[in-house]
Amino acid sequence: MKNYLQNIFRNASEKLVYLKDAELLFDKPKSESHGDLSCNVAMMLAKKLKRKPGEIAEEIIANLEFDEAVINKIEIAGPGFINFFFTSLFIAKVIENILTQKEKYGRTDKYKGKRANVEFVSANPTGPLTVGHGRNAVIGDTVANMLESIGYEVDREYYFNNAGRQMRLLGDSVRLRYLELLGEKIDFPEDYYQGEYIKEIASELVKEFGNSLKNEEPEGKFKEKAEQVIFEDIKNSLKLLGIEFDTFYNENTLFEEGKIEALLKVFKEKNLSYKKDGAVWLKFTELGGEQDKVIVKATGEPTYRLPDIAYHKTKFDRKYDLMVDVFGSDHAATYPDVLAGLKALGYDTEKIKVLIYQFVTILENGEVVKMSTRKANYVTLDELVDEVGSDVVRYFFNMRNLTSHMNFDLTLAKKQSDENPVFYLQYAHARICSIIRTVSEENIKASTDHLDLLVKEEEQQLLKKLNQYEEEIQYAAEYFEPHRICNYLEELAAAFHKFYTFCRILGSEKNLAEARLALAEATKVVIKNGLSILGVTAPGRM
RNA sequence: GCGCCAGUAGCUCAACGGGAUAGAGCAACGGCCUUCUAAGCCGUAGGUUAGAGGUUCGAGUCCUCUCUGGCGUACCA
Repeated sequence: MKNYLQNIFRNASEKLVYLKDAELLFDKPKSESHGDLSCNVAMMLAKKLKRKPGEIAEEIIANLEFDEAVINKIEIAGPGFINFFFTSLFIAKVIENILTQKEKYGRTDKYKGKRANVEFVSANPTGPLTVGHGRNAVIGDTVANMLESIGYEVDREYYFNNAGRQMRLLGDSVRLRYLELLGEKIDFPEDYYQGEYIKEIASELVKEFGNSLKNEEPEGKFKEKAEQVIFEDIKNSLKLLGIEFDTFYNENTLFEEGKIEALLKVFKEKNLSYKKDGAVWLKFTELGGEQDKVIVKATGEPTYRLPDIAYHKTKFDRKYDLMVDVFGSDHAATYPDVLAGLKALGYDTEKIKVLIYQFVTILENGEVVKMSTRKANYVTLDELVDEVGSDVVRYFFNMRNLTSHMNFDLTLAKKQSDENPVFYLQYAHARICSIIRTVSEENIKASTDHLDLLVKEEEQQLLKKLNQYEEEIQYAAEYFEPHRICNYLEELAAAFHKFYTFCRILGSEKNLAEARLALAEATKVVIKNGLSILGVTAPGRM
């Protein structure tokens, strides 16, 4: 519909010069009585042209050449809106398109040939994934799906660090539990990893090595085993949500391949770093930052900034056109430094899109659960998926704007999972499948020969929703907003349920029944396509 | 103190680079199954969009200030 209007406006701009560089926006009005699409260009131009909006609108309409089989009516309303009403047949034609393209419907090749890297989860292997990581995982994977649907070739990447203080603590935590299992008296420090899984790892080591590790270093077998077991566990948790990564990037390779050293050298050559108090500082003040910051500590160890910059540099070197980072709001303060560093190296940081999502507040029995991996104070992602299933988890984390601080009431989620809107969508899909099964026995086949019969209110409402799908998907993908897909699908399902209630197939005249069945099948395709981007299944029965 | 994100119906949240009468779901109340799945549909009720100013034809949306909450503000990641 929008494309059609774009075209006729373009033709009109041959005669009306002021339309040439005017911004053309077609909005779907909230109220039905304002038409299918509405344009505010006359009001936008009023000031510039020093004329009344109504007058301009009239002139525009007079110069629009349109097909009466497509547009029913054009009118001026309110302060100067131009409202367009489309014919019911034109609106119904979308069915042909959907049924021809099937699972490809809604996908575009707009970004064909472009490569994207989506980095997400990136939790260090110090413990199981928690519900908090769930939001990150689901957002990242869904964004990746969305980008694929608009033509990107996407790599899903997990960045991790198996060195550093936290991992040392982890190794030593396992060591102490190991000694404990061998009957030694130990003093287990408060700031060590308290989780039960530490004991399990220790007990596996006892089984495997007996007491031969008594004098082993914390960072030897203990850390190694812990990392291996925990990573297994993390990958498994992600798999339960249908998430698989193409690449696990170990921070350590940056050191092994000399990328850290090389980067330090470049900063020095560019005179962007200096030594002070035994540490190396980067001149962030010269790069638009608030203050200079340490990139190598006096101990010789780099701070996270240096490897982060080096890591993102590899993404540029790996020739990605788009790099997406999914971070929780606790990391919000770090990425400007990374971007500034990259910019100083001459990279186009516009290609990096950092998605910051706000924290999930977990409530259990009405109380806030504070998550800490170290203190073993958490609800694991596995437990959650076990309780409510992958579909609910994925839908729940997708359904809200990234910027919203979500509340997740576990008690409610477990108890009232039936009331999750995901079931509303899945139910619509299952219903359609059921119709198709039943109706095929009556020898009714979907046909697009008489789409002109689909003129009832509920049919038209549903058709209009279907017409919006392509645009919604593209918009959601380009603006990295998964929740828009949820909103759209809920509206679509609502339109379908109404159609279902008021427009029967069985018992209708043959041509009408066939057209309605085609509409139902088209709806099924779109619901399924939408859910598949969200990573949610579309069951045939419920 | 400073920075980022937020504050919308009893609860959880929408509202597309400012648009017409701020919408859903849940919860509450009242209806609808002898025909394709009642995990559904129809109806009622629920609001000074935290508050105060400002910008303009027009503000939940943009600007300023205040209040409340989350997250930061490291030679931790």
